[in-house]
Amino acid sequence: MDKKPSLADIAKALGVSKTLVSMVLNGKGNDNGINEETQKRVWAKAKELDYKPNMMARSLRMGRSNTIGLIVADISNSFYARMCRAVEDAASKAGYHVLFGSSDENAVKEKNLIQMLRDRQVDGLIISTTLSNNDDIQALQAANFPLVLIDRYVPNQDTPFVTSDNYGGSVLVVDHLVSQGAKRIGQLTISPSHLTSITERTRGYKDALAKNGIAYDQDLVREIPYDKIREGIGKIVPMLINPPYSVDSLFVVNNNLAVATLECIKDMGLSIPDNVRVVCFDDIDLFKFVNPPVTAIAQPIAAMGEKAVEILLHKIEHRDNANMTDKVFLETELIVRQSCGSKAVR
Amino acid sequence: MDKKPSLADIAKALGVSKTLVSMVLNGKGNDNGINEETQKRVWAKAKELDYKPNMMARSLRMGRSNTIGLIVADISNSFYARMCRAVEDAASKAGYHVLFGSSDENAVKEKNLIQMLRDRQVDGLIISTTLSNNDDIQALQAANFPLVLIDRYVPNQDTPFVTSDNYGGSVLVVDHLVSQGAKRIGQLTISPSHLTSITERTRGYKDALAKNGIAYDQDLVREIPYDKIREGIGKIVPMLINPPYSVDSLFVVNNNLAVATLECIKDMGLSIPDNVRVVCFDDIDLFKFVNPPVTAIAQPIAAMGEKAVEILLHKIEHRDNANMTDKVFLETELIVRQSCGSKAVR
DNA sequence: TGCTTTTCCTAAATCGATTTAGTAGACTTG
DNA sequence: CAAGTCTACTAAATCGATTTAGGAAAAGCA
Repeated sequence: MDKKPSLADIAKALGVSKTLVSMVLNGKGNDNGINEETQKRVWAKAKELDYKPNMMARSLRMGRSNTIGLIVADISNSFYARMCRAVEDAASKAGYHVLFGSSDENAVKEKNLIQMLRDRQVDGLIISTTLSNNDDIQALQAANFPLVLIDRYVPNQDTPFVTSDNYGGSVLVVDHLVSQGAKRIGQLTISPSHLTSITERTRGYKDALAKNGIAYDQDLVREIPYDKIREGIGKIVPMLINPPYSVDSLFVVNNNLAVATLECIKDMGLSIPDNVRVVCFDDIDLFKFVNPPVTAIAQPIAAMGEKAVEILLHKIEHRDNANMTDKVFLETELIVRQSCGSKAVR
Repeated sequence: MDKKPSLADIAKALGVSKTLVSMVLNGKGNDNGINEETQKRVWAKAKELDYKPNMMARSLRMGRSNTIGLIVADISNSFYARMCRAVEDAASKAGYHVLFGSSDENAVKEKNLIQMLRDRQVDGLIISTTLSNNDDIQALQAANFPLVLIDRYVPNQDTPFVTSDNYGGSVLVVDHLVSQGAKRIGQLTISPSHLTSITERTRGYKDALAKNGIAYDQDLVREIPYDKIREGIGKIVPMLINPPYSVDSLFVVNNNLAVATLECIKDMGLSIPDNVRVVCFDDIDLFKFVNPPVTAIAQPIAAMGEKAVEILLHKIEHRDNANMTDKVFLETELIVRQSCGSKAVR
């Protein structure tokens, strides 16, 4: 691979200084009173040599890389994939690129990713934190490193974040379930369960139950480990559906869990919603075609990504965010299909 | 944000040279006969100051960034999201990070992404090329820039690639359809249609038709534009299903198209497979739960990602790939469910 | 003519690492 | 004891840009 031309090459070829070339190519030619004629020669030579600035050098000198880091649990999960796309689009509109990593909800992996991305001089970080490593987040904050949490936040800590209104969405779910005749509503949550995206869904579920005059029963809420979804669901779902628990509805808190739940119910030879109602927090295109179509909460994923980038770039570029709302909850929407017995089709 | 400590800071604090510190921290202390005692002091001080090397500086000096670029059509598409994850895992195992971009099958965007990623000094590129910009690919090749194509390749050009056996998979599809009684098989393809991932599926379809003694009918093959899937499908599917075309089966070449097709058939009030059989090239988890479960070709996505990274890293690190197979076709698998009338359940 | 402005441009420092070439001093050795 | 050999280290160049501080020549002005 031939070496790429540098500023110095252009300068030498033209018999001028690197300074001049740099100024011209950065559009500061006029500000610095460089002769129009000379400017043209520089541009021409740059084109001729197909000059492309070395971003490493530029970043080193300028102390910024125009790159942001994005850490999510798993990029292959549709929810994060869509989020990723939204972040990419918003970032690229502003001239930023994105370096990403999947943490698998593993605190150690997340810690390493944060470290590696910082080492690579990303200008800021958007993290869907697994949060066991609270101190790392705090350290970033303390160092005044541009950071925005997405999907989940750290309670009682002043870190900017953008999430769905998980609480409100959950209330929507329970209200709907009750309106369809549900009496015993089980909830399938996921560990790590300390994530606010989960705790708020649990809290919403609990409050909405009370609001609807249904007693909260700890036994009907079960937590499935993130890395053992299939096994976990295979054990828990039959247990909840059969006596003595006999739930008539299942509020499933995320899409991975929902897929496994559908599978399990199918294996049990039961039918939805006759034997058990199902709602999923987070909507997926294909839910429309499942038998029966799955009622779900649609999250404003694109908006989340955009907003997170907006806040982050503001922090990066102004090094402060005094007059900016940086704790954002976005509304969700209940998409009623038929898995709760409704006649609505969508 | 406080400035991060540099090599020079450690050196100064210890009263030694930067050279020494650099050597020690890179594990070359013993090779260069640095006193054990001194080495310990360096490590201690590095830990004390929480020193992290500046990758920009290192990359600038070393001429490599330990970053690879990944360009796909759309990271939010499950197929690419899964591919992305595979690439990430394989890369990170080797100490590389991934910068990515979505091209939306748009040649100009792809061109820009290639440019930007190269500017950022990625060490190599994995591209799911849209290929209208053949010359850019060729330019990379000519410059001996480490490059591996994924999912699709450029025919008659010596660029390394890793793809599914699209031809073989398509034969599997048609054979299965015929075995289920299909007589008139339509194919829904997508533009840009010059992508080998598509042309080979078309070729496989055609050849398999001949093999099964069915006449090829140009009219039964329709191309839907990438950016107008819903509208395109909405028009084409009814047209193909109704007379005079009256297809009894639809071979849909990708997952986005399949989702739209399912929707359209549902809207028409028809049932699968009674009114029309459907097979999709590329399998998705949820196809299991669709009504009826969708028969599909499963692609070895993880293996594709891994293999592509393996070839790329070999090129990057050895600057040659003389004795390496760098044109790889990976086997696909037909997952028989019920959308073609089979009784098999999976 | 002599002094001030403009106009147009440059040398050198800098960012933070790696690497090449070399050196001071202690220790061997014939 | 002079020469060679180790041991343990360092100065300075380098990667490729940006930026600071400044300078020579031409033009303007009195």
